[in-house]
Formats: sequence, C-alpha cells, structure tokens
Amino acid sequence: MANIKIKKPQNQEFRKRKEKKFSRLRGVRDILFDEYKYYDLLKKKACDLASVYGFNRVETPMLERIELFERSTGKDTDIVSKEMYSFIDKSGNKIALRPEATPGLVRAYIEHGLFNLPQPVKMFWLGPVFRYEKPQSNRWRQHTQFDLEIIGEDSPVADTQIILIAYNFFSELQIDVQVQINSIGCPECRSEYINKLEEYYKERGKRTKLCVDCKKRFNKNLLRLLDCKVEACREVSADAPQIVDYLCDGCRDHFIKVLEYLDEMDIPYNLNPFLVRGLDYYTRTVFEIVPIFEETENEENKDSSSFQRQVSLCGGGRYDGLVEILGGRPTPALGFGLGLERVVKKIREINIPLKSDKVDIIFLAQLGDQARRKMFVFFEEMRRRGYKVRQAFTKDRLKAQLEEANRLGAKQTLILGQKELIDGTIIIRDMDSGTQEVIDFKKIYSEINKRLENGSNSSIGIMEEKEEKKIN
RNA sequence: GUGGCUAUAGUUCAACGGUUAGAACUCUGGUUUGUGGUACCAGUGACGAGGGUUCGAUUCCCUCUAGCCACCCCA
Repeated sequence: MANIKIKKPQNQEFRKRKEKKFSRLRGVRDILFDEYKYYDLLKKKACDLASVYGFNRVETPMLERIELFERSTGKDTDIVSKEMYSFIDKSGNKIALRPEATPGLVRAYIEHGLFNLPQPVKMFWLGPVFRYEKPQSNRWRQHTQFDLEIIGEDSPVADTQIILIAYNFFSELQIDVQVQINSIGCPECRSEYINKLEEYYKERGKRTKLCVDCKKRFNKNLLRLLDCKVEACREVSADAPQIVDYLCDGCRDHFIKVLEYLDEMDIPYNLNPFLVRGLDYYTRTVFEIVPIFEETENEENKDSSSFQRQVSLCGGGRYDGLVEILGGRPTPALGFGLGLERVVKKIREINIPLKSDKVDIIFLAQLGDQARRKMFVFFEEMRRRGYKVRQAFTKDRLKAQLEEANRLGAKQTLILGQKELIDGTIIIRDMDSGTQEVIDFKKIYSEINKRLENGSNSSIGIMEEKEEKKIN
C-alpha cells in the first residue's frame, strides 16, 4: 500500500533522467569489455602477421580532402558518390571522413617521398573508416579495418603473398574461408573487353531483360552488370564473355602466376569471373575473402541464395595506376582491407572461446583502516615483483572483497585484519578449495610461490600450446 | 536511397482496450556484525518519442526515431 506513495515521485525522477539521456548515433557502436577482448586478439594477430611479413605500421588522418577520394576511389563509385561522410569546415575546405584506407596511404607515400626508401614500401594500417550507409548487422557507419599495402612492387608473388597473409589471418583464428579471385586486366585490355561486353549486351532483347539498376549501369559502368544479383540479370550475364579470355599477354601471364603460387600454397580459391569490385583504381588481380558457407539443414535455400548471402570479410587487389593518378610517378602497388567487426561477429558465431587470462591472480583483501594502509603499500611491492595482484581497497566489507576476488578468478586471496596486524601474520586463502591458513607475514612470498607452483602448471602463460580449440 | 518486419526493466522474454504490466538472469541488501563461488529471502529497475481514435491506449491507427531482414553496395 505504501508502495503507491513511493512510486510516484520515482517515476517523475525517471522521466527527468530519461529526458537527459543520449543515445548513440545511427549505425555506430560501443564496444564493451567482453567484446573488446576479441578486438584485442585480432589487433594482436594483425600486428604479429604484419611484422612477420615485413610490414611497418603507419597511421594516417581520419580526415582528408574530398578530392583525394574523388580522384582515387572514383567520383561515380557508390562509396564516394553516396556514402561519404563529407562536410565543409570553418575555412571552407571540403573534407571527408575517410571511407577507406588506401587513398590516404598512397597520398602519404607520395607526400613524404617514400619512393626514396628501398622499394617496395610495405605498410600496415589499423583504424576506423566511415561510410554513410543504411545500417544492418555486418554493416556499420564506422568500422575498423586492418589494411596492408605494398607500394612499388609488380611481381605476382606479391599478389599471392598479400592474399596469403589475409588467408593466414583467418585460418589462424579458426575461421574457414575461401578466396574469390579474378583479374580485371589493365586499362588497355579492359577497354577492349568492355567493347566486347557492350556488343554482347546489345544483342537482341538482352537489354530489356535487365533490371532497372542494370539498365542505368549499362552506360555508366558496364563491368558492374556482371555482379548484379538479380536472377534475370544473372541469366543474361551467364554466357557473357569473360575478361580472363581477353587479357593482354602481360596481364594473363601475371594472373596465371598468381594462381600458380596460390596452388602451390594450398590456398583454396574460386576463380570468379563475375567479381569486379566497386572501386575505380583496381587493375589486374582483385579478390575477396568470404567465410565458407556452412551447410544448412534445409536443402531449399542452398542453390539460389547461398551464393549471395556471404558478406566478404576482406577485399583487395592491385592498383598499378593509382600512384600516378594521385600525382606520383608510375608505381605498381597492391593491398587489402579487412573488416574487424565482421570477423569478431564471425568468431562469436562459430563460438570459439577465448583463452582465459585469469591465471595466478592474487587478491589482496583488508579489514580496517590500518590493514588497508599496509596492503595498499604491499600491493605496489607485489606488483613490482611481477605478481598478478588485484584489489578492491575502496570496499570495507570482507564479503564484498571476496566477491570481487571470485569475479576476477583469483587463485589465492591474502587477508589482513586487525588481529593479523597485531600478530604479524596474514591469512592466505585458496579460492578453489576455500581452505585457509594463517602464516607469518615475513614468509609471505615463499608461501605464495609454494602455492602457485603446486596449484597451477602455467605461470608464464602467454604463448602456450593451443589447448583444445581456444584462440590465443 | 528503396521495400518489408520489429520496438516492454541493464539483458532475454511474457501478458493486457480498464484499478498495482509479470518472470528469469544481472545488480543491491539480508540469512552469515571477519569469509566468495551453492542455497533461501527481500529490494531496485521497463511499456522508444510525438500525435490521433476512445469514457479510457503499453495494446488500435499515423508520423518520427532506432534495430533487424531483403535490395543497392561493401569490410
């Protein structure tokens, strides 16, 4: 009965609080504690792989001039024409939040004269990119990319190596993937091919069967007709001439070599003649990496939809013309971008547990202000000696402190109260068994070490062997 | 940008055109004034926003916002 009287003012308070609340912008996300562990893992993996293969880390600004992307990624691409976060700053400059990494990296290569370094220059990059899209799961307005670029290298070995690195990244995280690969040739052979393609689509009645979008695309970007997902368009395109048959000698040799090396490395790939990619600067090799389709129980949705369902986790290719387009000297180059959010989602879907970091944690608990002071100091001493210590000195009650110790997964808890303080002792509690012992404070380190050695077999624990299927 | 579905505690999910909108997990407190992880008890906490229909809307209708799905496209 009294509840009613109490409840009313609380509701008013609630309303006030609610009015003050902010919510996140559309399509962006907060990454909280548990999820962040996956990002840490991926970033570490990315750093390790990059450095093994000789890439050095660089960072470029999130802001660039709009013209940079218009000239490189392409003015008519969707990324630039409709998905760019752009604005005019206070001095009237047209600015964009970078929608991808490559143009900024190439800009930096030219601007800092990196062609004076031993070639090729291998860059490793990790950071957020922005695209103003309609959000969906697996599609965010801000996402994080791991990017590798090799500038100043034309060997097909580099193409395969870059694919290999991306492939290793996934397989070492226990994600089964397949490489979709194609060559779109150089500007010369491509224009010849596009003429052939135009002839093909102009044949009687074909154009009328195409979807509305493709009819528009016909004049703007003919290549894109190939990867339209509308059934009718795919039927029309099924017998279209394939670019691999029209590559010039140089491009064909290059592509064949890339595939040969891939075979050599046992990397599963699918030669996909319809893979085109929506960025203007690509030449020769283009690829995407998609998770391998997991078999569904229902046979029905296998044939038609399975192909289109997979979001790609990584995309990249060669861009031999880009350095020149942006004002550098002609320089072959290539790279990939890899979306960490999608990878995290995938890992969580297939449910691989992370390796626990709760190893050998020692918790310091205290009762009373004097004991707290002593443990406050002692905590620093233990930390400097390299012990994995944890505490909750802001809490007074022992119960609350043990709860925290338990949450942290502590192995041992040291408890110091008034009595122990006077006696010169301390309690050491084994958190698994719940047994505890009063020991001489002076012998504290030898007692701890004794217990750590007995209790667990892994005291160093960063790079142990894979136990079962945990990732590390 | 186009089309469809959805919106209830921090989370996952109920119910209902009508007095006080239920539960589980979480969180806080207690059983245990110096002892966690199990158990039991109690408490905090919600109808996305605005408008309309109605005597009365969390429920029906519209708009907005956000999320999901399919396109477009992409990581």
